[in-house]
Amino acid sequence: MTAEQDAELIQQILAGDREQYALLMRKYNTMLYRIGRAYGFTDADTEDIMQETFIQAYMQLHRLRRPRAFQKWLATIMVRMCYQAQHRARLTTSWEQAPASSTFTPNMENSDLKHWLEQAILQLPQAYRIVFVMKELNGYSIRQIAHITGISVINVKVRLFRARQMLRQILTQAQVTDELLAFEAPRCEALADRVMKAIRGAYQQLHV
DNA sequence: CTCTGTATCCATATAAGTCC
DNA sequence: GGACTTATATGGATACAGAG
Repeated sequence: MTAEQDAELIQQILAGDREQYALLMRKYNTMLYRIGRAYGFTDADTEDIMQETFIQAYMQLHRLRRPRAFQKWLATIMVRMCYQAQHRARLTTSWEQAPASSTFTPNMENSDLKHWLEQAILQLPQAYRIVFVMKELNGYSIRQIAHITGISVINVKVRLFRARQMLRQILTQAQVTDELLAFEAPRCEALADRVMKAIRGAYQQLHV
């Protein structure tokens, strides 16, 4: 789905076809999930923040001036939500306390490899993890990351470079894949359902 | 000393303009 | 239209400075 298609969907949603929003949510669930996890939130907390983000985005959708930039806009909201959540509670998560990585075994089963790679990424300091996940897993440009996170372009570059340096020793065998830190399909559906329910509820309250 | 951010240089990719 | 050149954007890497 391209930015152009996002814009079309947004147009339909604003024209009253609210259900199209579920398509956008399914598309960007994993992207938001990765951001939430990169900020050090637990799996469950990340899901809560994603839900808030999707609802917030829906409510503000009519104010989005450039619908083609929906993805970046959504990520910006997610990052803002993460900051707010961090301020609300200084969370200490299991990730931050993740034990040192086990040694790499090339013939490891796929699921083990995935788990191991995730743990390797999660062991990066948060500042580095965020830019790394946004760049390598979510595919943002350095400029976009700078804009979304509010740090300088130069700083993004250096954090990326250092993050890669830290991971280089252990990430020689595997390519980063779409599966890494993915938001699994059943949960994606469940979250989409909850958000749509919330949106329908809010809509009904406004129009009775 | 370590960590973090900035400045700078270099390489590569892409877009735009010009010429045949 | 295709080939070539130039300008600009982007990303990678390194050196250096300041804070703690």
